[in-house]
Amino acid sequence: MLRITKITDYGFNLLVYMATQEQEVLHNAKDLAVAIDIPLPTVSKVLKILTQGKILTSIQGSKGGYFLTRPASEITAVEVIEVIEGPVAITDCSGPVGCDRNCQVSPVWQKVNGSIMRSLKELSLADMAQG
Amino acid sequence: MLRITKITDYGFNLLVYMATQEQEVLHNAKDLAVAIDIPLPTVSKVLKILTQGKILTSIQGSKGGYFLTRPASEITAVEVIEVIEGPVAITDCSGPVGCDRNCQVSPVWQKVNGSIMRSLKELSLADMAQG
DNA sequence: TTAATTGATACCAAACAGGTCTTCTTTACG
DNA sequence: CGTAAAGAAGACCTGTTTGGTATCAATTAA
Repeated sequence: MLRITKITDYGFNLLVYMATQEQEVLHNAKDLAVAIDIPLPTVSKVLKILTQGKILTSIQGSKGGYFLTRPASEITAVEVIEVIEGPVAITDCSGPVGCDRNCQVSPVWQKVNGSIMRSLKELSLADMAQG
Repeated sequence: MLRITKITDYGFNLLVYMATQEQEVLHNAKDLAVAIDIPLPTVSKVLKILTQGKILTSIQGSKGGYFLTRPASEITAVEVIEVIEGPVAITDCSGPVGCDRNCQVSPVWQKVNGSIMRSLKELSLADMAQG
């Protein structure tokens, strides 16, 4: 399948939505939930993770909300994926540690992984917002 | 994470191992299990799937076994992944159907997906066997 | 002080992955 | 023909992951 999780997908939906709006605007969780059509508690969970990963900045309390910490053009797809899911690796072999078993596939996966990483690094939120 | 499953990984281990041997040799499940150091029942399951997907051909009965249906250079990584896991798609959005919700991310994922597909299409079992 | 809003945590249910076990079918060979 | 070796198929179990809900605490504007 080679897929990212729904939570990560939601994360991109949120970020891309925010990237299409004025950058200074503060978005609260409820409005965002309506905008991307996902239940509020789930949206809230994703926002928390993105905030912990420094991609979003939160303002607490009444009239609070979230905004992109940096310009959309400086936030890459890998960064978002890694904040939500951890390191990108298509197999256990393909990480920096390599494979414990005597498997000869490992170096190949590392190449494939590298190639995927590159295309995800070149992709910014601003690119995604343009479509 | 963006990963393939262990079963798929085992599949590649098996196929790459077979690709490094003489092509005419018939491999039985037990020997293959020893060679790649994975429990026999699991190996057996993977072999069955690969056979159904026409990547391997099986000879039943005593002295039976498996062999690559086609030369290793003509079997691509996408093919193996699709046989074991189904269509490659990093999100629900990125498949041919697209997204049901009003999400603007879909076309971007389709591009990323296409790029991943290309690199997996260019990678044959023979390439993997060389390391 | 109150209401709005984020933050954090615990929890639940469903799906999936990984693996084992059992049974059946097919075939070589004595 | 019978038996053993091998693949085929499916049921089943278990642990993990996912997606989602609920609850409560902390923060801040007004």
